[in-house]
Amino acid sequence: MRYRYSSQKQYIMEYSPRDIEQKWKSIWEQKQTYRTENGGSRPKYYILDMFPYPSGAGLHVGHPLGYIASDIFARYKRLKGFNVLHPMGYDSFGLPAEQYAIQTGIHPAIATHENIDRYRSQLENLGFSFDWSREVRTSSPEYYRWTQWIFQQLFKHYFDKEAGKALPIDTLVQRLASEGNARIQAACEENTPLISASDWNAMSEREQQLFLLNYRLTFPEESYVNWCPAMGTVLSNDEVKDGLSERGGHPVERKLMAQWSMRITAYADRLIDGLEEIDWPLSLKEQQRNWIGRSQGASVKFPLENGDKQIEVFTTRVDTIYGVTFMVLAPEHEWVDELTTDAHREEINAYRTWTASRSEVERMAEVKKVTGAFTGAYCVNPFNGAKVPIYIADYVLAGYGTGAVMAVPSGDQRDWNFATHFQLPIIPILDAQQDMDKGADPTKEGRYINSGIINGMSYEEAVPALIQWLEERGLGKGKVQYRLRNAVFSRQRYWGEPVPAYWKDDVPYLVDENELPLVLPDVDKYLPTETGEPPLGRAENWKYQGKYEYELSTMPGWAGSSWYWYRYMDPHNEKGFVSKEAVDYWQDVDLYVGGSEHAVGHLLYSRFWNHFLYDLGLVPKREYAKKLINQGMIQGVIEFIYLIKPEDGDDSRTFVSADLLGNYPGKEFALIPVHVDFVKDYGRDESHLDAAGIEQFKEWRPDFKAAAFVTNDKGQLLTKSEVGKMSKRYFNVVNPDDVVARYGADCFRIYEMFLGPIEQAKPWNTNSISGVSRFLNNFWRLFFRDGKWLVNDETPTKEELKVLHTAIKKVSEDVERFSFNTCVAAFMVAGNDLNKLQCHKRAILEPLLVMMAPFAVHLTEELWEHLGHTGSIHHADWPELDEQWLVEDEITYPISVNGKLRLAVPFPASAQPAELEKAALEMEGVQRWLEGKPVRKVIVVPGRMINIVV
RNA sequence: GCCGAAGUGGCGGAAUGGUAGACGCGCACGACUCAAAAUCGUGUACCAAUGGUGUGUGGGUUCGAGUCCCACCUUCGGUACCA
Repeated sequence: MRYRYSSQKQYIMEYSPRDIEQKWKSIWEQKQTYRTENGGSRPKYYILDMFPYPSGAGLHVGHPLGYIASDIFARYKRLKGFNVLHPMGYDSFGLPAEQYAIQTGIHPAIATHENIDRYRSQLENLGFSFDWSREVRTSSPEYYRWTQWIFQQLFKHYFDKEAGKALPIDTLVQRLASEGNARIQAACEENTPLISASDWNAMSEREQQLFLLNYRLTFPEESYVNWCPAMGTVLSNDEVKDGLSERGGHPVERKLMAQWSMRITAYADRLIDGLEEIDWPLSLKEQQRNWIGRSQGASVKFPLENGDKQIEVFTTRVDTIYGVTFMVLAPEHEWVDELTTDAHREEINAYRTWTASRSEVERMAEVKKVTGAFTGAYCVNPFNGAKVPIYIADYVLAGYGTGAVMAVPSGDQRDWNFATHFQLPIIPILDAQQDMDKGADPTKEGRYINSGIINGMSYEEAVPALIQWLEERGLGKGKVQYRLRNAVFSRQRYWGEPVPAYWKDDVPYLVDENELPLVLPDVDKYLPTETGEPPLGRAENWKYQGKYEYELSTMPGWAGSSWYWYRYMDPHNEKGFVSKEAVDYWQDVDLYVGGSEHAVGHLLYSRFWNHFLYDLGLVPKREYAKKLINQGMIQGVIEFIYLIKPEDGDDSRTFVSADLLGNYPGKEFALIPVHVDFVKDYGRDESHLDAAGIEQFKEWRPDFKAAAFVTNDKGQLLTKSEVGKMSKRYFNVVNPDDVVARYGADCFRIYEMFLGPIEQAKPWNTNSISGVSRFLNNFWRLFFRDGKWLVNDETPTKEELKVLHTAIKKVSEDVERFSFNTCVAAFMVAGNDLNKLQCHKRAILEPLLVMMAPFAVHLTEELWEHLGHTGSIHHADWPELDEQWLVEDEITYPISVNGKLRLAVPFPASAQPAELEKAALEMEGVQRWLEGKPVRKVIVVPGRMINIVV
């Protein structure tokens, strides 16, 4: 490489990404080029990336996709004159560091610190414009102090339904003391007893505290949790997939444990309604709506035939109540024992034992199978006094509604299946119902029959009539039911935020606010204690004020990520989680970029916390992120080769090319993953190991050194290719550092954008990266050729200006709609055109350079310096579009006959439709197609096309 | 099953209802070279080829449909006995 030294500046004359990128990385750091201030006259713009968990594996090429997109947009907004906040940090509490600690004894803080350093250097390698002075780490005490503080606020508040928001628990205490809770409408536990003021006042301090737990927004309770014995921890519903843990795939069982819980259900309605306000992907909003699962219906009480108890059910189809022919309880329903008659006790107990023994996975697999048992008991339909037999069956879930359903076989397929199986009657209730013998008909059309007080009515008339009837008699009411459960907030783990509470007389109290953070204590081992308590139980002398037991569970992964965007606004504040000035200035996130896999986890919990903080007047917006875009996953290609499964005692190993498996009938094959680097044309049907690849494989897996390889007639061992996760175990992880070392960071950034639309998932390959690399080299050569500076100050031609302004228009529009792949194409077009025109004019190249600055961040900065600028190109102004250069003198009109394109003819741009029509009809090329038929109609769209109809 | 998204060359992908396949890869040919690589240039949807056919399939709306409407098929993502 050649340098020219002058006034201590280093000029680089040839496109050498490594030198250019090194140079500017250090200059930007030195000059704090990306430092952001709170305030100023420019409008604010906040661009947030979902922060990563710093895993030991480091970044792979999939991670930066969203970061590159957001960085481009951040830089674009800066050039457009915005004060942009674009920070990065780490979600640094989590299980992998703890597993590592269990294995090695190394404190998770140390391993986490190392991982963060690695992430940081990988991120810096990619030229991001993060303001690193604002970095946050959820595992640092300065940060989790405020996570704990927010937790305490949740404990100190309850949700008042009349006010529609969270209010201090003191307000509730005052009302309880003066009027009891009969008129208090608040989000609370289902079974909260009704008490009078005197009841309350007669309670002891301890009883009052226990009573208040029914209302607090976070509270400990005995509840069934997803317990994962292999991991020794509790998982939330969204961390469990098909009865297995999402991480690691370990079995999960239901277990009753004392757990902290978050009353997110209090915000269910607001979380649904808030979706209207935000510009998030439709599918993501839909997922949140489904997860919350709001259903409008009614609760109805069915009195028991014997005794004065009533079974309460929830139904969304109260209009079908005259079609009820039986009742089904969940096998776990608490009344089952009591209801069961002696004649049926054996059968019921057998059924319950059987259902309890079945794993979640088995249950899911056998959904179609009808099972159940009759209790021998009956209840009474309140509307017509009909005797209704009570069954138990595992298609009714204990966790939803009341754990009991009124079964209407004529309208509900599951009930129909059950009724058919147990030969129970099926009563049609609408005259529009059909084919009752083949299945249920859930229609709401028609008029009711066999239906007492609603006979002859329509659906719309029947529902209010029935609800009124129920309410008048105290037998039911209109009700809204949610699928959403309160969120379990405890983890029996070490590496998380300690819950800032202690226990006195089995009642939880908060650690004094001034004593926060409650720092994670050291322990000798990161395992549960001998008595089964969480690891924190091992901490020596760890007691509040030396005498009270601290809460020993820690917070879940989503705690720290539920408010972090505020910390970036004011990262070093010691008086609050964010100052009022900072949050008043930055307000909310304008653009949030991250993966759609967080749709019902992080993105729902964080909205919940934000609504709560809003209620307390601590933040200005109900919804914290105006717009959200999902970046698609970059997947890996997984390559396998086929190994014949050896017989017992057979030591030979034979691999067979995928196209030759048919030659081995009756043999079974094992799929052995191969390092993708050995595979030619990986990710395709023709992917294979050639002779060299087979050698590489043998060297890599010495245990197969003696194996035989049966190749096809081309000498290839064809592989099986799959698209899947990038993961160590598939040997397909591509580290961005390697790509950067070969092509440079600018090329890597542009290539990832060029792969396709940002939200689309795609497998990683480097097939066309050479095209991007070539483009950057060609672009450089518009400025330098063979070390010679070519840029001149000549006046540009009209044609050159048209090239420039076409690019300005296209890129400006496409960046705004996050279509970065077409921006890259537009740059390539401009580069190619200018190359053909041999244009090296400053007036053209300089604006183009500015537009490319968000993409090729280093290269453009270097050329900007060569152009004589002293400031950074990243503080320049986005070029203005001047439409006059886009006006054409001549327009080529496609001429169609009957919609079929026949020819394309240039006309002056000023030609009027009538002239065009006349000229077109006279053309020989057109006449040929008219074949003398009469012209019915001519459509002329000025500037677009001409269509002749005959 | 339900909800959502998407189906376009050999491949990644472009196209406010108006010339389908921009841009890139790959491929072919050519230049440079003793040769190869790299680089540069030209071409590249398909076919029985003055023409015809083409955006998952079948219909429809329109002068005109990849784009809008209806039905279906396939793929991907989410969810799953939610009463």
